[in-house]
Amino acid sequence: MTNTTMKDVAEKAGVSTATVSRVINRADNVNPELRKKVMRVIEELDYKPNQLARSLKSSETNTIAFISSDMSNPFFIRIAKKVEEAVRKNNYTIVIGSTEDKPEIELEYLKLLYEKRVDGIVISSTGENEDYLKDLSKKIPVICVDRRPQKNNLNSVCVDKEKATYEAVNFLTERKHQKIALVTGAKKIITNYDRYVGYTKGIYDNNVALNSDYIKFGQFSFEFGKNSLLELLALKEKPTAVIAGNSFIAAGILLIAREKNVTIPDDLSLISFGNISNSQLISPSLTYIDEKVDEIGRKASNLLLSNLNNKKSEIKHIKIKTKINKGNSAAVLE
Amino acid sequence: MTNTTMKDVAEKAGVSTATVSRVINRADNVNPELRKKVMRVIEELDYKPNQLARSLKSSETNTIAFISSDMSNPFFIRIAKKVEEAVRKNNYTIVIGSTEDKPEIELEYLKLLYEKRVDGIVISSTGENEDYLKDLSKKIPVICVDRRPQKNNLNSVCVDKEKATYEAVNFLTERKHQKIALVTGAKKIITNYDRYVGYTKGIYDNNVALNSDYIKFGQFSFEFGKNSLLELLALKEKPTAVIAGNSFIAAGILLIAREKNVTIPDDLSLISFGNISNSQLISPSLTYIDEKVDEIGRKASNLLLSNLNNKKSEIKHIKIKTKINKGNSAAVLE
DNA sequence: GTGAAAGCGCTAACAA
DNA sequence: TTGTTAGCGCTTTCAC
Repeated sequence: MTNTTMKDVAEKAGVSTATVSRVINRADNVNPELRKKVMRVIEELDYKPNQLARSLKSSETNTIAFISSDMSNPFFIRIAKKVEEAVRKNNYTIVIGSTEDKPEIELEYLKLLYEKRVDGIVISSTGENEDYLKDLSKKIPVICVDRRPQKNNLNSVCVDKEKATYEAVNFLTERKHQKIALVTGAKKIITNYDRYVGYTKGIYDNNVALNSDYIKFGQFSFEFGKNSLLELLALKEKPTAVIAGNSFIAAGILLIAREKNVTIPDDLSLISFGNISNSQLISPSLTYIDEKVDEIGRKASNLLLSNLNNKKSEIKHIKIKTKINKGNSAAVLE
Repeated sequence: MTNTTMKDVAEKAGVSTATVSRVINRADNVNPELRKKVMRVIEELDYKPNQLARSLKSSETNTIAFISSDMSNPFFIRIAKKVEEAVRKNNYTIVIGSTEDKPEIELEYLKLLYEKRVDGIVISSTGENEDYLKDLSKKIPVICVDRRPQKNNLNSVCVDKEKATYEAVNFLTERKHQKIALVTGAKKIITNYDRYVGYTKGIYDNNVALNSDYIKFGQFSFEFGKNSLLELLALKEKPTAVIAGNSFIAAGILLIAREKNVTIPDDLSLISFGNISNSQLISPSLTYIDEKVDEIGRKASNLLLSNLNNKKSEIKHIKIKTKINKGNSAAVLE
C-alpha cells in the first residue's frame, strides 16, 4: 500500500512532474487540455500531495503550536479554541501541548516542536525557558499569552493581573473589608507574582494592615482552594474576604464554605479571577474579575497571524483590561 | 537568520553529513573522537535536526491527530488529554481539530491531516465521512472513539450507549416511572440513534406507553436542555423523569427546573450521561451514567499505539461498560 | 569507521 | 506552455 506520488501521476498522464505540480498549485500557465488529463489521473490514482515534501521546500509547515500548563483548564481551552478557529481559516493546523507547568516538559515540547518546524508558537509559559523562547522567536513568531515574558522582549497578550488584583482589593476595602486574603497558584508563576504585587499595593494604598497569613501560594486547583480556606478559617483573625486566583480555587473555597457553614457573602466575601463553570446553577453568583478570555484568544490569533504574514513585524505587548463583574459573593460590611 | 543544517555541521567538523547523521542518531559505529568533535560543533552551531527532512525519508511524522466535534467539551478534552499523555511518552505530538459536527469541516481536516502525513488519527466522527475514514485506515491507524463506525470495520473504543440508555430506563421504571423523556443531541449522530434504540427497547420491555412527545433530538448544549425542558413542562402529560444525553443538556434542565420551581427529584427525576462540572457545588447531586471517560482515553491510546507499532494489528472493537452512579436526582414514585 | 551518492516527494529556475 | 534539473535536509546503502 505504497503512496501515490506526483511521479506516478506524471507517468500515467504522460507529462512531467513539473506539470503536475503546476496543476495542483493552480498555476495558470498550463494547457487546459493537459490540466484536465492530469486532473483525471489524479482522481483515478487518488493522489494526495505530500505536504512534508512541500514543507521541506517551502520551509513552512502551516502548523502552529499552542502550549499551556493544562489543556483541560477551561481558561486555556477557550483561548486555544479561538486560536484554532482563527488559524484554521488561514489553513493552519494546531498542535497542542500540556506542560503541567513543568519546565522540563515545556522545554521538551519547545525543542520537539521547533524540530518539527512549526510556523509559530502560542504559549502560556512556566517562565523558566524564556531564553530558549527568545532564541526561538528569532526564527518563528512566538506569542506569550496570559503570562507575560519576564526578562525578554517577546510578543504578549496578557491580562494585567497586578492591576486587576489591586482593583479587587479596592473593591473590597470600599466595602469596608480590612481582612482580605489572597489564594492563588504557584509562587514561581509570574501571574501570581503580579497578583501578589497588586494585592500588597492595594493593601498599602488603602492603609490596611498587611497580614502574611492571608497570602497563600499553591496550585490552581480545587484541592488547594479547599485546603486554603480550611487554613484561613483556623486563624484567630479570620479574613472577611478572599480573592481567588482562578476559578478552580474559587470552587474549592465555595465548597468548604458550604461544608463549614460559612455563608458567602455574609460571613465571607469572595472575588475570583474568572467565573466558575455552571455558575448559573451555583449560588451565590460570583463576583469575579472578567479576564476577557475570548479577547485574549482573538488578539493572540491576530498577532500571530500578522507575524506569520509579515516576518518583520515589531514586537507588541497587548494588555487586556479586566473588569469586575458584580455577583452576590461580596458583601458590604457595616 | 537561516537555519543551521547538517551540512554546516559536517563542514565545520570536517566530516561528512553521513557521520553527523550517525552521531545524532546515536549509531554505535562512529569513532568516539569524531563523535565528540561533532557533538561540540553541534553545540556551537546550535544545530537542530529538521524533522521535516527526516520524516520525508522515514515517512513518519510522529504526529497523531485528535478530531472531535468540540474541543471545549470536557468529555472530549478528558479523552484527548489521556491520549496526549500517552503518546507524548512515545514521542508523538498531537494535533487537534474541532469539527463542530460539520461533515465538511471534518473532511477538510481529514484531508489536510493526511496530506501532512500524520501517523494516526483518533476521531469522534460525524459519521458522514466514514468511507473516507475507511480509505485512510488502509494507510494509517484510525481509531474511532465514543462514536462507533456505522458501516465500516474500523477500530473503535466506544461506550455502549444503547445498553446504557436501556439500563437508565430500567432504573427509572423500577422506581415506578412511566413517563420518561429522552433529551439528547442531533439525530444524525450515531450515539443518539443508539440512545433512542436503547430507550425504545426499555420502554417496550417494561410495558410502558411510548410517547413521541417525550423524545427530543437537538444539540448537546445547555440551551437545548433548557428549551427541551420548557417544552416538556408545557405538555398536558408532563414526564416524571428525563434522561439527558450529556451533561450540558442536564445542566440546562437543572436550570429551568430551578427557575420554574420544579423540584428535582420530587417533581422530576433526572439521569444524565456524564456528570456536570462543579457537581460538588450543585444540588441535588446527579444520578448519572458514568461513561468511564478516562478508560476510553486509555484504551484508545493503547489501541492507537499498538497499531502504530504493528501495522498488521487486526481491527478491534472495544466496548466500555457504563455504570449508573446514584446521586439524588432520581426519586422513587410511590 | 567513514564518505560518496542516491533518493524521500516536491517546487522553481531555467531551457527549450 | 512544457520539461529538465537542481535542491530542500536528511538517511542509508554501498564502496573504500
